[in-house]
Amino acid sequence: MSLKIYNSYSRQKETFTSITPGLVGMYVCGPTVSGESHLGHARPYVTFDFIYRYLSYKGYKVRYVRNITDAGHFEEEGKLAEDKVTAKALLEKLEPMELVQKYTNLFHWAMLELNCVEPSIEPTATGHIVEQLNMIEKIISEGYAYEVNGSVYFDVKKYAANHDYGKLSGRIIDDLLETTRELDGQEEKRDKADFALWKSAAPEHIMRWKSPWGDGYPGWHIECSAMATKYLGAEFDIHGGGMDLQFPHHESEIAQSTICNHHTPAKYWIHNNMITVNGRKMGKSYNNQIKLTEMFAGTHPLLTQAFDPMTIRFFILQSHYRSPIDFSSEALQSSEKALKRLWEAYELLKKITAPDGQLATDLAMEEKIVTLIHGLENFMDDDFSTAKVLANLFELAPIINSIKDGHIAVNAISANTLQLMKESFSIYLEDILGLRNSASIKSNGLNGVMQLLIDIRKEAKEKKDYATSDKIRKQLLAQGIILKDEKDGNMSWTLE
RNA sequence: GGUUCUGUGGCCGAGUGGCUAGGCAAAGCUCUGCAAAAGCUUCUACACCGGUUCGAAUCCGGUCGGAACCUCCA
Repeated sequence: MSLKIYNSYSRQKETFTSITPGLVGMYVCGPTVSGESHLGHARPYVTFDFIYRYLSYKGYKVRYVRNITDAGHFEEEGKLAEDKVTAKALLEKLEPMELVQKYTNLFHWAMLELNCVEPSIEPTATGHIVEQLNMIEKIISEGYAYEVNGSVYFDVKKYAANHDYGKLSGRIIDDLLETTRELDGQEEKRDKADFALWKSAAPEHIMRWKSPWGDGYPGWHIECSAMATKYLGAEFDIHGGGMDLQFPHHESEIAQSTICNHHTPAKYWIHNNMITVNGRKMGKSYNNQIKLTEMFAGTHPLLTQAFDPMTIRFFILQSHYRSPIDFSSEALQSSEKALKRLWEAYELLKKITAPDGQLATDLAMEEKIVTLIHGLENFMDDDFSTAKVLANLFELAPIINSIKDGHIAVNAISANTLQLMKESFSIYLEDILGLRNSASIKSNGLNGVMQLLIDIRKEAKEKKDYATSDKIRKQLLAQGIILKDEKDGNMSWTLE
């Protein structure tokens, strides 16, 4: 079956074919590193991570470009003629680049925690001022931008006359809300729909670069156009980002790139939905963000406990990337338990063995398993339905547990099917969905000590010295280690 | 006001017109020195009103909620 992707540009699911066979170019809008990443930021990066992983699994060599926005853009369209990064820097008494570095490092740390594969190229906006200037000059020479008082604006009206401005977002220029607020620089524009390509910098502005129109800094949208073009070409396969970027950011990107390169930039536009808190988008404007550092440490009033990064990743994977997810501490707790159940089944599965060439004695069971496994690829192919992939893995869990407990005989299924199950868990859970067993990583160093305690407890049990055996179990529980007696007299343990 | 979405059982959430998604929680049973885990079973819902259809959670129209965007945003 072939991969189908919902293309925001056409508003329908399309069969994915890459422009160059075997290769995929993917650009994803990265973070603005003027502050700490919050839970909302985790969603696009986890989403495009499993998209990247799945495309790789399908055999594509993917060039994944994700930018770092380290050049400030206007806080309120230049209301104070200072950019975001600079404003915060003054507040914190830091150099702008020091601030940018700090939050970039934190972002990278969070991405590692969430087990996101590093992009192939991570270009910074400040490192591509030249490319942005070149692009602006090209747009001016094509006649689609004009300079006023050292700033350059894109002429949306002119573009819209012979291009489909608003196709991506469904916007009609004349229907855009009239802004009541007096915005600085607004009177410079020929039309309210025009957007800035270059802004003239006031003298107190720290981040500034020389340009043919005087000292200034780039507009909000041009960096993505410039960097995507530089690393992926005039036309590339996938452009991704949050739904909230559709307008005006992506719409403007399309306009700029189309004029410059005489080609619409991306073939497929993929947009992930938002994470909400009490039904409202998590975002700066609502003052309801939970930082990732707070999530992992449990230090936020809305949290009842700390949450492992993998719990957060799983929480995101449990719903489709185009649906909103509402955050709550309970929902995360539910995810935590669910994920644990899945890992335990997977760990058991690894230990089940069957002789080579074993044939199935329960053909119905055999067929059920094979059907569930074949569903995995079909679900991923259907616009990355990670929730359904997980549902099928969960349906395999009781089968695995039953084999372990002896409710289902080991020879009920064939050796080939057992092998297929093992491979599928490894590929889907770990390689594609990008989950990893945090508990087993943490517990590796304890193996020897635990084996000793288990041996002592076994001896106690054999002598029916339940006081000792209960004491060991109880004390371990106090240390966050759960000890389980199994049917065959063996014991297993997991971290709480 | 406009554009784009959306409304599913106690909670979270998949759902391509007919076939119980899944998870969490709850209850009962089995296993067990006790416990935990596990297995089995139960809880079967689609905002409202019309329409199309043999058949609608799914398609169409309307009503009422909710969200995102139109301003920095993942």
